Amino acid sequence: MKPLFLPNKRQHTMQYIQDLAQYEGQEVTLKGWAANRRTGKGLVFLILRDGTGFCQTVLSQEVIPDDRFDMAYKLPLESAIEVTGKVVADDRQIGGYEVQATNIVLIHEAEEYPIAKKEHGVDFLMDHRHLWLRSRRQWAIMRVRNRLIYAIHNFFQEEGFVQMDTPIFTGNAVEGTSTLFETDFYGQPAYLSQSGQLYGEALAMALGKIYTFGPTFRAEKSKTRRHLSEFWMIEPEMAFYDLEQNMDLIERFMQHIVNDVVTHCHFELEQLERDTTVLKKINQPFPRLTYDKAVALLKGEEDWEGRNAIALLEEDLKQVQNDLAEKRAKIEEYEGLLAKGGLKKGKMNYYRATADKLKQEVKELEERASNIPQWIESAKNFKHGNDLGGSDETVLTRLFDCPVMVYNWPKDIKAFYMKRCEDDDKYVKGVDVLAPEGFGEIIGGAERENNKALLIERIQHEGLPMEVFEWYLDLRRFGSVPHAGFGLGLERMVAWLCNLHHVRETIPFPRFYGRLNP
RNA sequence: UCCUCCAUAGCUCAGUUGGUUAGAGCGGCUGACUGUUAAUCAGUAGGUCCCUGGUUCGAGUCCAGGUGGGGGAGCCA
Repeated sequence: MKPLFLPNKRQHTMQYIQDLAQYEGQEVTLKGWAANRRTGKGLVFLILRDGTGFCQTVLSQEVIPDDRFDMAYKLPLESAIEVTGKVVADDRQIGGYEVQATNIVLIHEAEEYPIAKKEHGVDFLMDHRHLWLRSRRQWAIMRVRNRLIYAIHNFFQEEGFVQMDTPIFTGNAVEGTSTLFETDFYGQPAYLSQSGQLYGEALAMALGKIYTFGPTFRAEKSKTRRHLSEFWMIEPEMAFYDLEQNMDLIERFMQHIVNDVVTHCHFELEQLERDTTVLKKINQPFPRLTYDKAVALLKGEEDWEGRNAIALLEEDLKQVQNDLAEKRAKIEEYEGLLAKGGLKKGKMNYYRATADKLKQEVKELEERASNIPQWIESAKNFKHGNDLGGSDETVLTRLFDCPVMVYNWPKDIKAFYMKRCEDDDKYVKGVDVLAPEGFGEIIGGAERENNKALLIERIQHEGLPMEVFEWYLDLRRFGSVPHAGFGLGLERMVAWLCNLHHVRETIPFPRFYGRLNP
């Protein structure tokens, strides 16, 4: 009988870095690129990367023929090579193994590589995004993103959700609030979708529980660390779910995907120097606050388990100021030593590097120190009825060490399709999920208005063109049922998991205001 | 659209109240070093100080306008 799968021919001649543990003490052949190179007399340390990981290979002049050793000695970074050698365990090495080479073959000698080993500015790196993705850090982020995507599909598939796609071209700019990208659709204006939600509702009425996973477009000229013009959104929609069931699902969903990434991306998160203690605290019931309660907490009028948001921030401010004083003193100390002179070059460089690093930290702390009083002011003066701003989210989430859900929002600041609360028609059954550590809103959801008359009223009140919603109103004409759903921003989730400063690092080729290439 | 900060070597940055020939580290190149971890050490090449105009005996430095970028508001995931 023929085997179901033919053995991969390459398996006999080539191995991958991620599998090195299986080959300890044996000879392997790795194909990849030279990520870094250090030389000593008669020795070359070559960090090889092959996509699955990074590994130090050691080439000794005693073993490698002279012409090949010279080639390795001068090998430009990012040249493609094939290295054969013995796998040896070594705790000091990345991945825990190194390969003691017996042979090296050049596949392609690279030109001078533009990305240096030391730091670069954001704009330079973004211009070289196609190459930047090769770096260790970006490699780790992309692996986390991949695992997260896998975990999301896994969760919904196991729960009996059907994955369905909604159109990217849409005929009308519906929700009315955010600006959309306009394109030409055979002579008609068309807009790139800002959300698949309304279509998701139609699909839920056909398939029961569905989720979409696709690109979404917003034409806002946002220049912040939380926004992209093109991003990926996951939007589940469930027939016969109310707000509470929606929140239950969100909680289980978040717990599943965070746990999955923490267990399967241990190495990647370590590479990113991500402290995972907060991520591990995900396995607790998320606090559920009504908007009113959230506002009271934000303004410091109420405490949460003995903690006061404003008081906590005032303590943070003191801490920041202490850190600042400490770091400034250290900088002075190092600069004093440098000014004295008479130091060895190595020591001088070390002091200078340390002082530079401290200066960077001081800059960040100074920003925090000037921000916190503003945040406190803005939180104290928050006006009931407004939407939570970025700083308000930071202040509020400071009270918790896991995601927090804020529900029952004032009608006027939320979208027309949200179901109004039975006991108070000034409120709607929306829910926002705020990530801890100041990462802000990562999920927005709601129970949908299933009463046709009330929905029509809201559409008219918002001044939206009724004819566009005729098909949508059909969902309330033919078997209208309670239903709910939410939208998760993939990039914001990755940013939180990896503790990244900016969402632009969470997607291979980000698109945002001022960035269309590469 | 608004507020705010920034632009000096290939990269990251320093450059004092305006004053002679523009500075460092990394990267490149030449060499040293047999276990390096952003290796280290010695030497060497490398500049339209973003653009335009202005003030001045003199502008990287001051002023005005522009361009590009960072952060934030609004909007939201």
